[in-house]
Amino acid sequence: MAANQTRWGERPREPVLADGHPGSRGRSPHHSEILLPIRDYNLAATLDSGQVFRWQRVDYAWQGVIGKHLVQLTQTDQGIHAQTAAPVDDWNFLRHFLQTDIDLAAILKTFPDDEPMRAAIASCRGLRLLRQDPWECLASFILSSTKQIVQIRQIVALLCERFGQPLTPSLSPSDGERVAEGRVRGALYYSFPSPQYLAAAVSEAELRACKMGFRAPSLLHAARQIAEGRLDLEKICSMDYAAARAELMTLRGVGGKIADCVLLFGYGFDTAFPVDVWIERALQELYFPRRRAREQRLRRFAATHFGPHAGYAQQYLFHYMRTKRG
DNA sequence: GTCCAGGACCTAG
DNA sequence: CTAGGTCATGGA
Repeated sequence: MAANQTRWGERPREPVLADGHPGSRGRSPHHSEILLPIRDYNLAATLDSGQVFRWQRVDYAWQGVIGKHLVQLTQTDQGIHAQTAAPVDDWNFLRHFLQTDIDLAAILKTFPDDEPMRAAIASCRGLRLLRQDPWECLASFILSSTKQIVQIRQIVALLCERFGQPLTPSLSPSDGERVAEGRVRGALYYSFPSPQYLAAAVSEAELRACKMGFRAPSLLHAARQIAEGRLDLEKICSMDYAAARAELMTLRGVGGKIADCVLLFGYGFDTAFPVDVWIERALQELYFPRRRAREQRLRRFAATHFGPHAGYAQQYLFHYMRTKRG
């Protein structure tokens, strides 16, 4: 029956664990799963919208790492189905990451009722903002400057592969074989390396070998500032937006745009409005089509026009610009 | 080969 | 304040 089609156009399917065995055959008793019954959530667009850089689509599912958890997510018409390779007794880490408790409809109502926003919303219904680990978010976006998203993924994958902790002990035996065969690629099976480890055990040359170029010293500097306690990422959440932004911008290689990404994706400062080349182009083309607007003009317009959840609106504009016309 | 990428930073005007 | 150059690297 036609009920087999989800509203996002993905075929519902028996979730498959990372070892590739469908159903219960070979399923370890250590595996855990849960169904989050949420409807207006576009999982594919959300995981592929340039917020996070190491989630991979595997058939109709998405595999990624949240902290130490290796997670597989599948969207069905029932909601989001999650499976982990290791036992889980508290799923709040997942609800927190996916932000399943926020009221998306209420946020959309605060967006300006103009033609560009209507088009952006229509182009990606159910797009969400995730809530990432602040350090992973900060490090990832330090590596993001003047890089295409596909390349950011490559760099982050190399970083995790070489300096993260392998999560394979919690996987089934067949995954060990896949690792040995080199079929498991990317950072999928590694934790994100901590600032303490990077500061203590990794050189700038080793980071440059991850193809991050001139961003290497910035990443190392950030790791050291945090490891030495000169910058406290946990203190950021108790600061107001301006202070938090200024604090992050004390780091080398972290300007307004990257700071806003971290505040928005890692802390939930919804007024943060990252302006990259895509957003600058969007504002210019959609809101100032005739005359050329200066950077400062665009920034002030954005700060007043998009409301209390401007960062959320920004993500819709970003995804809209990136996906329209090829 | 050329242009550009979820930029930041420095210098000149 | 704005404009331009520089920093690596690789996709399109």
